[in-house]
Amino acid sequence: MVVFEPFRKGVGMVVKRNTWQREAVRSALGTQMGFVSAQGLHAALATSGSHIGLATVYRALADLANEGEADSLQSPEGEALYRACSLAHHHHLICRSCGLTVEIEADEVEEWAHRTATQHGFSRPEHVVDVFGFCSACVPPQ
Amino acid sequence: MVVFEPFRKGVGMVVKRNTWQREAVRSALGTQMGFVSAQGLHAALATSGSHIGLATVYRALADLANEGEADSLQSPEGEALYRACSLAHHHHLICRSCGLTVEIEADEVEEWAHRTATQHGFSRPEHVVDVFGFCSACVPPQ
DNA sequence: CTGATTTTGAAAATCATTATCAATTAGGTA
DNA sequence: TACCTAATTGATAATGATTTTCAAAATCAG
Ligand SMILES: [Zn+2]
Ligand SMILES: [Zn+2]
Ligand SMILES: [Zn+2]
Ligand SMILES: [Zn+2]
Repeated sequence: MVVFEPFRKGVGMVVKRNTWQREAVRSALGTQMGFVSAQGLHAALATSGSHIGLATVYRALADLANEGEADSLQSPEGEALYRACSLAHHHHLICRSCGLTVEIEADEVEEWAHRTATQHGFSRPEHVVDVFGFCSACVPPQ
Repeated sequence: MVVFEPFRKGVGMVVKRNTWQREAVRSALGTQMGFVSAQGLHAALATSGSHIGLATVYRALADLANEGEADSLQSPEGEALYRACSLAHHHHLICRSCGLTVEIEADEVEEWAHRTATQHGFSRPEHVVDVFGFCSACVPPQ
Protein backbone atom coordinates (compact mmCIF):
# COMPACT_ATOMS: atom_id res chain seq x y z
CA MET A 1 0.00 0.00 0.00
CA VAL A 2 1.26 3.40 -0.91
CA VAL A 3 1.44 5.72 2.03
CA PHE A 4 1.48 9.44 1.53
CA GLU A 5 3.66 11.24 4.00
CA PRO A 6 2.80 14.74 5.13
CA PHE A 7 3.98 17.40 2.73
CA ARG A 8 5.98 19.43 5.20
CA LYS A 9 8.25 18.03 7.83
CA GLY A 10 7.51 18.53 11.49
CA VAL A 11 9.00 21.18 13.71
CA GLY A 12 11.78 20.78 16.24
CA MET A 13 14.51 21.52 13.74
CA VAL A 14 18.00 22.52 14.77
CA VAL A 15 19.34 26.02 14.34
CA LYS A 16 20.41 26.87 10.84
CA ARG A 17 23.63 28.78 10.31
CA ASN A 18 23.92 31.67 7.93
CA THR A 19 26.15 31.01 4.97
CA TRP A 20 26.66 32.97 1.80
CA GLN A 21 25.49 29.90 -0.07
CA ARG A 22 22.05 29.92 1.48
CA GLU A 23 21.78 33.62 0.85
CA ALA A 24 22.91 33.18 -2.75
CA VAL A 25 20.20 30.60 -3.33
CA ARG A 26 17.54 32.74 -1.69
CA SER A 27 18.65 35.71 -3.76
CA ALA A 28 18.89 33.82 -7.03
CA LEU A 29 15.47 32.32 -6.48
CA GLY A 30 14.09 35.82 -6.10
CA THR A 31 15.29 36.84 -9.54
CA GLN A 32 13.45 34.02 -11.28
CA MET A 33 10.16 34.87 -12.91
CA GLY A 34 8.77 31.36 -12.69
CA PHE A 35 9.43 28.01 -11.10
CA VAL A 36 12.96 26.64 -11.40
CA SER A 37 14.55 23.31 -10.74
CA ALA A 38 17.52 22.91 -8.45
CA GLN A 39 19.64 22.12 -11.48
CA GLY A 40 18.37 25.19 -13.29
CA LEU A 41 19.07 27.47 -10.38
CA HIS A 42 22.52 25.96 -9.96
CA ALA A 43 23.22 26.65 -13.62
CA ALA A 44 21.97 30.22 -13.25
CA LEU A 45 24.20 30.73 -10.23
CA ALA A 46 27.18 29.29 -12.07
CA THR A 47 26.53 31.61 -15.00
CA SER A 48 26.54 34.60 -12.69
CA GLY A 49 29.91 33.56 -11.32
CA SER A 50 28.95 31.66 -8.21
CA HIS A 51 30.91 28.54 -7.36
CA ILE A 52 28.24 27.06 -5.14
CA GLY A 53 27.91 23.29 -5.20
CA LEU A 54 24.93 21.50 -6.67
CA ALA A 55 24.20 19.51 -3.53
CA THR A 56 24.12 22.74 -1.58
CA VAL A 57 21.53 24.21 -3.91
CA TYR A 58 19.37 21.14 -3.42
CA ARG A 59 19.72 21.46 0.34
CA ALA A 60 19.07 25.18 0.42
CA LEU A 61 15.95 24.91 -1.73
CA ALA A 62 14.58 22.11 0.41
CA ASP A 63 15.18 24.25 3.49
CA LEU A 64 13.57 27.32 2.00
CA ALA A 65 10.53 25.25 1.11
CA ASN A 66 10.34 23.79 4.61
CA GLU A 67 10.58 27.23 6.16
CA GLY A 68 7.82 28.52 3.94
CA GLU A 69 10.02 30.99 2.07
CA ALA A 70 9.58 29.11 -1.16
CA ASP A 71 6.81 27.13 -2.76
CA SER A 72 7.53 23.88 -4.47
CA LEU A 73 5.61 21.78 -6.93
CA GLN A 74 6.34 18.95 -9.28
CA SER A 75 6.39 19.54 -12.98
CA PRO A 76 4.23 17.16 -15.00
CA GLU A 77 7.51 15.38 -15.75
CA GLY A 78 8.20 14.85 -12.07
CA GLU A 79 10.93 17.41 -11.53
CA ALA A 80 10.81 19.36 -8.27
CA LEU A 81 10.46 23.07 -8.98
CA TYR A 82 10.78 26.00 -6.61
CA ARG A 83 9.74 29.61 -6.55
CA ALA A 84 10.02 32.49 -4.10
CA CYS A 85 6.46 33.20 -3.04
CA SER A 86 4.36 35.27 -0.74
CA LEU A 87 3.81 33.86 2.72
CA ALA A 88 0.07 33.35 2.63
CA HIS A 89 -1.36 30.13 1.31
CA HIS A 90 -2.08 30.41 -2.39
CA HIS A 91 -2.01 28.54 -5.66
CA HIS A 92 -0.46 28.99 -9.08
CA LEU A 93 -1.43 29.62 -12.65
CA ILE A 94 1.53 28.63 -14.77
CA CYS A 95 2.23 29.16 -18.47
CA ARG A 96 3.30 25.90 -20.04
CA SER A 97 5.24 27.72 -22.70
CA CYS A 98 7.18 30.51 -21.03
CA GLY A 99 6.81 29.58 -17.37
CA LEU A 100 5.13 32.84 -16.38
CA THR A 101 3.57 32.26 -13.00
CA VAL A 102 0.66 34.06 -11.39
CA GLU A 103 -0.14 33.61 -7.73
CA ILE A 104 -3.84 33.13 -7.17
CA GLU A 105 -5.90 33.14 -4.04
CA ALA A 106 -8.80 30.78 -4.06
CA ASP A 107 -10.89 30.95 -0.92
CA GLU A 108 -13.50 29.16 -2.95
CA VAL A 109 -11.18 26.20 -3.45
CA GLU A 110 -9.93 26.24 0.13
CA GLU A 111 -13.47 26.01 1.31
CA TRP A 112 -14.33 23.32 -1.20
CA ALA A 113 -11.35 21.18 -0.26
CA HIS A 114 -12.17 21.33 3.41
CA ARG A 115 -15.86 20.72 2.88
CA THR A 116 -15.27 17.78 0.58
CA ALA A 117 -12.80 16.15 2.92
CA THR A 118 -15.13 16.58 5.87
CA GLN A 119 -18.09 15.22 3.95
CA HIS A 120 -16.19 12.01 3.34
CA GLY A 121 -14.94 11.70 6.88
CA PHE A 122 -11.41 12.78 6.10
CA SER A 123 -9.54 14.91 8.61
CA ARG A 124 -6.57 17.23 8.37
CA PRO A 125 -6.93 17.77 4.63
CA GLU A 126 -4.15 19.22 2.54
CA HIS A 127 -4.46 19.88 -1.13
CA VAL A 128 -2.54 20.27 -4.35
CA VAL A 129 -4.13 22.73 -6.75
CA ASP A 130 -2.26 24.01 -9.78
CA VAL A 131 -3.52 25.37 -13.08
CA PHE A 132 -1.42 25.15 -16.23
CA GLY A 133 -2.20 26.91 -19.49
CA PHE A 134 -0.83 29.26 -22.11
CA CYS A 135 -0.46 32.90 -21.18
CA SER A 136 -1.66 35.65 -23.48
CA ALA A 137 1.87 36.26 -24.73
CA CYS A 138 2.26 32.68 -25.88
CA VAL A 139 0.57 31.29 -28.96
CA PRO A 140 -1.18 28.05 -28.07
CA PRO A 141 0.41 25.32 -30.21
CA GLN A 142 -1.67 22.87 -32.31
CA MET B 1 13.16 28.59 -18.46
CA VAL B 2 11.12 25.62 -17.46
CA VAL B 3 8.65 24.58 -20.11
CA PHE B 4 5.61 22.57 -19.25
CA GLU B 5 4.58 20.16 -21.97
CA PRO B 6 0.95 19.17 -22.45
CA PHE B 7 -0.15 16.45 -20.08
CA ARG B 8 -1.46 13.99 -22.64
CA LYS B 9 0.10 13.01 -25.90
CA GLY B 10 -1.65 13.67 -29.18
CA VAL B 11 -3.74 11.20 -31.11
CA GLY B 12 -2.78 9.29 -34.24
CA MET B 13 -1.44 6.33 -32.33
CA VAL B 14 -0.84 2.95 -33.93
CA VAL B 15 -2.99 -0.09 -33.27
CA LYS B 16 -2.38 -1.79 -29.95
CA ARG B 17 -2.21 -5.56 -29.84
CA ASN B 18 -3.82 -7.65 -27.13
CA THR B 19 -1.32 -9.45 -24.99
CA TRP B 20 -1.77 -11.32 -21.75
CA GLN B 21 0.67 -8.86 -20.24
CA ARG B 22 -1.52 -5.84 -20.90
CA GLU B 23 -4.53 -7.70 -19.58
CA ALA B 24 -2.61 -8.78 -16.50
CA VAL B 25 -1.69 -5.18 -15.74
CA ARG B 26 -5.22 -3.94 -16.32
CA SER B 27 -6.56 -6.70 -14.11
CA ALA B 28 -4.00 -6.23 -11.35
CA LEU B 29 -4.63 -2.49 -11.34
CA GLY B 30 -8.30 -3.19 -10.83
CA THR B 31 -7.65 -5.13 -7.64
CA GLN B 32 -5.78 -2.27 -6.03
CA MET B 33 -7.75 -0.15 -3.60
CA GLY B 34 -5.56 2.92 -4.01
CA PHE B 35 -2.88 4.35 -6.22
CA VAL B 36 0.09 2.10 -7.00
CA SER B 37 3.46 2.66 -8.55
CA ALA B 38 4.68 0.67 -11.52
CA GLN B 39 7.20 -1.01 -9.27
CA GLY B 40 4.53 -1.82 -6.71
CA LEU B 41 2.22 -3.32 -9.28
CA HIS B 42 5.08 -5.33 -10.76
CA ALA B 43 5.85 -6.70 -7.31
CA ALA B 44 2.18 -7.55 -6.77
CA LEU B 45 2.08 -9.35 -10.10
CA ALA B 46 5.25 -11.24 -9.29
CA THR B 47 3.81 -12.30 -5.95
CA SER B 48 0.74 -13.67 -7.67
CA GLY B 49 2.93 -15.77 -9.94
CA SER B 50 3.17 -13.59 -13.02
CA HIS B 51 6.50 -13.41 -14.81
CA ILE B 52 5.74 -10.13 -16.57
CA GLY B 53 8.71 -7.82 -17.06
CA LEU B 54 9.07 -4.54 -15.23
CA ALA B 55 9.49 -2.49 -18.39
CA THR B 56 6.27 -3.96 -19.70
CA VAL B 57 4.40 -2.89 -16.59
CA TYR B 58 5.71 0.64 -17.05
CA ARG B 59 4.60 0.62 -20.68
CA ALA B 60 1.19 -0.86 -19.98
CA LEU B 61 0.46 1.65 -17.23
CA ALA B 62 1.51 4.56 -19.42
CA ASP B 63 -0.78 3.25 -22.14
CA LEU B 64 -3.73 2.78 -19.82
CA ALA B 65 -3.26 6.33 -18.59
CA ASN B 66 -3.09 7.67 -22.14
CA GLU B 67 -6.21 5.80 -23.12
CA GLY B 68 -8.06 7.16 -20.12
CA GLU B 69 -8.50 3.79 -18.45
CA ALA B 70 -6.29 4.79 -15.56
CA ASP B 71 -5.60 8.01 -13.72
CA SER B 72 -2.11 8.95 -12.74
CA LEU B 73 -0.69 11.37 -10.26
CA GLN B 74 2.66 11.96 -8.65
CA SER B 75 3.21 11.11 -5.04
CA PRO B 76 4.67 13.90 -2.92
CA GLU B 77 7.93 11.98 -3.26
CA GLY B 78 7.81 12.23 -7.03
CA GLU B 79 6.81 8.69 -7.89
CA ALA B 80 4.24 8.19 -10.64
CA LEU B 81 1.18 6.41 -9.29
CA TYR B 82 -1.71 4.83 -11.16
CA ARG B 83 -5.24 3.77 -10.42
CA ALA B 84 -8.11 2.25 -12.35
CA CYS B 85 -10.70 5.01 -12.53
CA SER B 86 -14.04 5.95 -13.97
CA LEU B 87 -13.98 7.57 -17.37
CA ALA B 88 -15.37 10.98 -16.55
CA HIS B 89 -13.06 13.74 -15.41
CA HIS B 90 -12.78 13.74 -11.65
CA HIS B 91 -10.39 14.26 -8.78
CA HIS B 92 -9.24 12.31 -5.75
CA LEU B 93 -9.45 12.37 -2.02
CA ILE B 94 -6.67 10.18 -0.72
CA CYS B 95 -5.94 8.85 2.76
CA ARG B 96 -2.34 9.52 3.65
CA SER B 97 -2.29 6.59 6.01
CA CYS B 98 -3.99 3.68 4.29
CA GLY B 99 -4.18 4.94 0.72
CA LEU B 100 -7.97 4.70 0.53
CA THR B 101 -9.03 6.74 -2.46
CA VAL B 102 -12.37 8.39 -3.12
CA GLU B 103 -13.24 9.78 -6.53
CA ILE B 104 -14.78 13.20 -6.27
CA GLU B 105 -16.53 15.36 -8.79
CA ALA B 106 -15.86 19.03 -8.48
CA ASP B 107 -17.86 21.06 -10.94
CA GLU B 108 -17.22 23.96 -8.66
CA VAL B 109 -13.47 23.60 -9.09
CA GLU B 110 -13.72 22.93 -12.82
CA GLU B 111 -15.56 26.17 -13.23
CA TRP B 112 -13.17 28.03 -10.96
CA ALA B 113 -10.11 26.78 -12.80
CA HIS B 114 -11.48 27.81 -16.16
CA ARG B 115 -12.71 31.17 -14.91
CA THR B 116 -9.41 31.96 -13.20
CA ALA B 117 -7.34 31.03 -16.23
CA THR B 118 -9.52 33.11 -18.50
CA GLN B 119 -9.44 36.09 -16.18
CA HIS B 120 -5.66 36.11 -16.40
CA GLY B 121 -5.56 35.67 -20.15
CA PHE B 122 -4.54 32.04 -20.03
CA SER B 123 -5.91 29.65 -22.61
CA ARG B 124 -6.33 25.89 -22.72
CA PRO B 125 -6.13 25.45 -18.97
CA GLU B 126 -5.54 22.08 -17.38
CA HIS B 127 -5.41 21.52 -13.68
CA VAL B 128 -4.03 19.31 -10.97
CA VAL B 129 -6.34 19.01 -7.99
CA ASP B 130 -5.83 16.41 -5.29
CA VAL B 131 -6.87 16.34 -1.66
CA PHE B 132 -4.95 14.32 0.91
CA GLY B 133 -6.08 13.63 4.45
CA PHE B 134 -6.79 10.89 6.96
CA CYS B 135 -9.84 8.73 6.41
CA SER B 136 -12.25 7.99 9.24
CA ALA B 137 -10.70 4.55 9.73
CA CYS B 138 -7.26 6.00 10.33
CA VAL B 139 -6.33 7.77 13.52
CA PRO B 140 -4.70 11.08 12.63
CA PRO B 141 -1.15 10.95 14.04
CA GLN B 142 0.30 13.78 16.21
C1' DC C 1 40.50 32.95 19.84
C1' DT C 2 38.74 28.14 20.50
C1' DG C 3 36.29 24.29 20.06
C1' DA C 4 31.97 22.00 19.25
C1' DT C 5 28.86 21.61 15.71
C1' DT C 6 27.06 22.54 11.29
C1' DT C 7 27.70 23.12 6.47
C1' DT C 8 29.86 22.48 2.21
C1' DG C 9 30.96 20.06 -2.11
C1' DA C 10 33.08 16.66 -5.13
C1' DA C 11 32.21 12.35 -6.05
C1' DA C 12 29.79 8.06 -5.42
C1' DA C 13 25.47 5.94 -4.55
C1' DT C 14 20.35 5.65 -5.20
C1' DC C 15 16.52 4.80 -7.55
C1' DA C 16 12.70 5.51 -10.64
C1' DT C 17 12.13 5.56 -15.35
C1' DT C 18 13.51 5.06 -20.24
C1' DA C 19 16.10 3.22 -24.09
C1' DT C 20 18.19 -0.88 -26.47
C1' DC C 21 17.63 -4.55 -29.31
C1' DA C 22 17.33 -9.44 -30.20
C1' DA C 23 13.76 -12.78 -29.67
C1' DT C 24 8.89 -13.57 -29.40
C1' DT C 25 4.09 -12.89 -30.57
C1' DA C 26 -0.38 -11.12 -32.36
C1' DG C 27 -3.21 -10.73 -36.06
C1' DG C 28 -4.09 -10.30 -40.70
C1' DT C 29 -3.72 -12.78 -45.25
C1' DA C 30 -3.45 -16.42 -48.72
C1' DT D 1 -3.29 -23.69 -41.38
C1' DA D 2 1.07 -21.59 -42.73
C1' DC D 3 3.26 -17.37 -43.27
C1' DC D 4 4.51 -12.58 -42.99
C1' DT D 5 5.33 -8.42 -40.83
C1' DA D 6 4.95 -5.06 -37.56
C1' DA D 7 4.17 -4.65 -32.65
C1' DT D 8 5.56 -6.31 -28.18
C1' DT D 9 8.32 -8.21 -24.77
C1' DG D 10 12.03 -8.30 -21.34
C1' DA D 11 16.75 -8.60 -19.69
C1' DT D 12 19.90 -5.28 -19.36
C1' DA D 13 22.21 -0.92 -19.95
C1' DA D 14 21.62 3.88 -19.85
C1' DT D 15 19.73 8.06 -18.08
C1' DG D 16 18.98 11.61 -15.03
C1' DA D 17 17.36 13.74 -10.93
C1' DT D 18 18.16 13.58 -6.16
C1' DT D 19 20.58 11.86 -1.99
C1' DT D 20 24.38 10.29 0.59
C1' DT D 21 29.20 10.29 2.00
C1' DC D 22 32.70 12.18 4.52
C1' DA D 23 36.75 14.94 4.96
C1' DA D 24 37.67 19.78 4.89
C1' DA D 25 35.97 24.46 5.75
C1' DA D 26 33.04 27.63 8.05
C1' DT D 27 29.86 29.42 11.76
C1' DC D 28 29.17 31.06 16.17
C1' DA D 29 28.65 30.77 21.23
C1' DG D 30 31.55 31.25 25.09
ZN1 LIG E 1 3.69 32.34 -21.56
ZN1 LIG F 1 -5.31 26.08 -1.16
ZN1 LIG G 1 -7.07 5.56 5.86
ZN1 LIG H 1 -11.02 18.87 -12.71
